[in-house]
Amino acid sequence: MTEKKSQSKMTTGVNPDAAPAIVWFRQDLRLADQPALYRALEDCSSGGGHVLPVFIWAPEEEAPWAPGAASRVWLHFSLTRLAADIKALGSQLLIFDCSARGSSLEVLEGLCSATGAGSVYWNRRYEPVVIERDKKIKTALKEKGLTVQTFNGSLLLEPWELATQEGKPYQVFTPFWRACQLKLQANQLQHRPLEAPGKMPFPSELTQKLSQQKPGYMQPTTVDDLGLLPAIKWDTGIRESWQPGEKGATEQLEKFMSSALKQYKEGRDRPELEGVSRMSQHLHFGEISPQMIWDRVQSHARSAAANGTGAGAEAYLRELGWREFSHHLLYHFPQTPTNPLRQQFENFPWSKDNRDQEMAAWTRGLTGYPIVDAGMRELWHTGIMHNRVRMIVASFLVKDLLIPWQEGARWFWDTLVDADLAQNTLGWQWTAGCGADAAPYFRIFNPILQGEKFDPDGNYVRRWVPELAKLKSKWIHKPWLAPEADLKAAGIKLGDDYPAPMVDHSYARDRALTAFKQLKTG
DNA sequence: TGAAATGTTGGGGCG
DNA sequence: ACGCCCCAACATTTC
Repeated sequence: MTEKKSQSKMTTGVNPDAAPAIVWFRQDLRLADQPALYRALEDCSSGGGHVLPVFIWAPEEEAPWAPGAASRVWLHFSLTRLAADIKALGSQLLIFDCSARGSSLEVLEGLCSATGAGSVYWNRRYEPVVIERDKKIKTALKEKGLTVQTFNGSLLLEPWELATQEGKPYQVFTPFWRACQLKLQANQLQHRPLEAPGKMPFPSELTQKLSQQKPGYMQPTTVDDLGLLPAIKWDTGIRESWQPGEKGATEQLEKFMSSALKQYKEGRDRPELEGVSRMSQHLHFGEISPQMIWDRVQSHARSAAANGTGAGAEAYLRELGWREFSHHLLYHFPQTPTNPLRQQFENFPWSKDNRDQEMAAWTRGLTGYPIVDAGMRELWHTGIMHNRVRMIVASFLVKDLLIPWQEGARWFWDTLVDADLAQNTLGWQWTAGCGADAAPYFRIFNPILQGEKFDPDGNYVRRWVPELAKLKSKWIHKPWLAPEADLKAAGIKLGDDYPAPMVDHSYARDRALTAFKQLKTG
């Protein structure tokens, strides 16, 4: 332990002789409840040392699951926020660009030797490719005599902390969730969300020094220069309603708890309402920790228990459980982003004809089924799609069109701002019926009934498929059945202003049942 | 975190 | 008044 005399240096500023500690930010773009940051500050503050916060943009290292275009937009704004928040504490987020050349390892090594840093801290990630990369980096740094410490900053429990009686990974959600809750209750006494730092000293002379580093990718750059924003600007109106970053995440959670949480059980299935938490992007980038959400929702529900928020809170925390479950599965079954968990699905008879054409109709929101098209257009314009609608459009692609779930997963990956490998994989395998705790093969969503049930007035459809806006509610989910007079009154010529259904659902349903049955027996 | 087919029941119109 | 039928409403089964 370092002796107390250097404490005065901690309060006055940086001790230039003390070795700095590097905190490598990845998907933990926050300051509160940030274990790596907290421990790094704790470990070096008593010696008057300082922390160097670092972000490295190295998308190729995550291939084939490098962040998609939409995800990069969110990252841009989230990083901008983090950099500003760190600056407000008196420090500077050091950003490096390894997208063209260099690597995370080279940057970390170079930074250690340039600054005399003796330790590197980070919070773990769980994507298979990233795990492999991080292992190599950890080994290489240790071989150089550096200390590496890694932490859990993005899950309630580590994927290896839970196992069935047989010692195997869980493959069914309900028992997983039961075990998870039990364990969390047992942990509750020890855990406490970690405070955000009040200040972070930074040696000003370092900026100058690093800017002369060779090669170029060893020099810190700016968020803007990472080029994360697309050349063509997206729907800016929607972007205004986003608040990427830690503050936005916290505010959104509070807003959700005080409004929609109570009605969450019903409200979460209504895409035209603000019935969901909208925390997925914030969670993916680690702008808030699941532990903080867990604690806040539980204490909120307790304080408002008389108000009947309990049921909503329970249902919501269950969704946090699905997020945990998806990471548990991805960790234990690392091949699942591309391969079905259930082997027999390798031989599924997907359709072969017109696939490109049909895929294009789906992605553009021109299937002729309003609820599907509304969802796909919402996704394209905003990078977000309501969860209920995600299930509907996914079921349509996989079961009505018999297009492999992997193609849908890839589209979602590129277009969702909350694209997350674990959750995307779980969701698509669930829909296709080939994953853990998957939908039975005969569960086929009827896009008309789903629309009528969850968008009863058609407000969601009217918003995203404006050419149908004037159609009577009775026909809004099945315009091809509307009388000619109603279509005319709404200014719609079917097949011209809006497409006829690209496939008849009842025919498609029978076709899918046959295909899935064949798989079952064959 | 389905949908459709099939079965059952009970109210009400009507001969 | 009664039985018959229709059918909505709900329950069960099947895919």
